[in-house]
Amino acid sequence: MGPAPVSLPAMALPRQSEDFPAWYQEVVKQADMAEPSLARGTMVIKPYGWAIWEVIQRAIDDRIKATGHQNYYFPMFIPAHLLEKEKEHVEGFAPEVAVVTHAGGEKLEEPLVVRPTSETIIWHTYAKWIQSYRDLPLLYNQWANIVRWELRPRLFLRTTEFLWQEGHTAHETAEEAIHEARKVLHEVYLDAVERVLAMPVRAGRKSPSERFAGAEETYTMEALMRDRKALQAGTSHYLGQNFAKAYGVKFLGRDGQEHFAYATSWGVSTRLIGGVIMTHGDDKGLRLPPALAPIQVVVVPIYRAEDEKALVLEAAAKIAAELTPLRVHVDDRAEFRPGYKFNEWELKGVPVRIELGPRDLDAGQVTLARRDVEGKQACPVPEVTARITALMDEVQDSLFRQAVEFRDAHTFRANDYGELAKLVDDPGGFVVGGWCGDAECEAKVKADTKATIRYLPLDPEPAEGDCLVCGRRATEEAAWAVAY
RNA sequence: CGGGACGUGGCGCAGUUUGGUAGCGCGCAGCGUUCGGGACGCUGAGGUCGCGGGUUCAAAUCCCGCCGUCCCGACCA
Repeated sequence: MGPAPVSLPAMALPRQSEDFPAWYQEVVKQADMAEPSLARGTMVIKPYGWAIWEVIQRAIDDRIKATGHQNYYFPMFIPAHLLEKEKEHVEGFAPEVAVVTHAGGEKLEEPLVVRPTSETIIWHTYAKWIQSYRDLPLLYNQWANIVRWELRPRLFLRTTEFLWQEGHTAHETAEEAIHEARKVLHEVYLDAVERVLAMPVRAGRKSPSERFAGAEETYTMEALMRDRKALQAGTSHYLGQNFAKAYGVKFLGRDGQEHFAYATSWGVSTRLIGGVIMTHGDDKGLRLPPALAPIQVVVVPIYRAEDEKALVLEAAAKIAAELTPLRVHVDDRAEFRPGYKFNEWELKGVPVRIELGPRDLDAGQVTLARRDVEGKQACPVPEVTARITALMDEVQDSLFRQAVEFRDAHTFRANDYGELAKLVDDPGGFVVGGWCGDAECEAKVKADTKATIRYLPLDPEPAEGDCLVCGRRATEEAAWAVAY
């Protein structure tokens, strides 16, 4: 639970450095983003959390469309037998699948699986949609909820039901599909996450053991949280012909021959919200980058007597109006004093605060406070719009830079196994070093240290050193970390 | 799903050892004074003590069973 001093109001947060999980839970709760719901592992996303998700959705969706994809929607129930056609896929997902066995007051003839992901039903359907190379590529995406039974849920990071988008594309050639998977990783995910969420990520490939069940190659973007644990922020898969073969998706090619289609799938989820919290948050609570913040600027009016109140509120309304189209909120609640409001908006991560009181009015200025750095500054009223507009970019850049510096300061090179084991634990972070490609070496690291390979180079270069684990020739460099 | 801890007004807790009137802080409602970094006073509302069974004149308290939450492990976006 952390210290939670009795003398302070209930809002006081545990310190990040003392109890990071408790800090995270309290931020989610006190910033009013989400709360656990009745069924184990499920959550209610509250309006403030949902507003953040809407901005994320917009950022991702715009880029999905800009890269030539269309949205559609598939049902959440999948006949159980469909799931079983792709062997690795079903084995990978079996432990976390929820199955509906009864409905309409009777036992179902065939159980229905609640989708843990939609490859099966989608590729079953694609078999009907694809006849010729002229039907390709298929570039589609859906926004959906999915269910993966979770034994140890955490709000946003790991819940039994979660929201995401899943893209499912079909292609004529392997090269084209691989290109698609990489393109989405960079032009949709990496771009949105770094530019909007200000969350720095490293793009790479997953090792075979960390691959999506049924994929030939899984591309990932990995972020580093402030407790020095890695977070898989999004994945994009090259599925080869595995699903086409399992579901009979054949087309007549340019050569007059039948071919199986090549597939990709890719997704990001509400987990990104957890990533934002743990990338930027500090001991005062959330810190949101302006591009993501539902409220970009909050105006806190300060007044004593009624006549003062009228003047201040009028000035506040005028400033707010001039800041359009920025997302501005004037906090004119009478039941709280200014100091309380400062703390509350800092907890909720609003990037810029304008304080406006009698002293400011007299001086023809407002007082500005940025969430990304300490301190306040005065700003003459005529310059407010220009200054705030500039601050949106400044705070956005500043939060991204702080996160990059933290990440880079916690990325290490290990020269031997002892260093690897030491560094992933203390201080923690990404630890890079040679790997021979053997799953046994990977498993040994996990057993010894809890760290897993988070990413491998997108385009491996000829290895120079030896495998950190077994000493044999390394085939490529791996980045290890303890992960969420 | 295994090991451990814990379930008492909305939140955080005391009370359980030794059975007997449910209590504190925060929050909430009304009124008043306040208002530049988490205000204060007065008044008030709110609890089948996780659920079910048992022991007893009497159970938050003792016994049995179940459910849930959190932490640690195996699985995961």
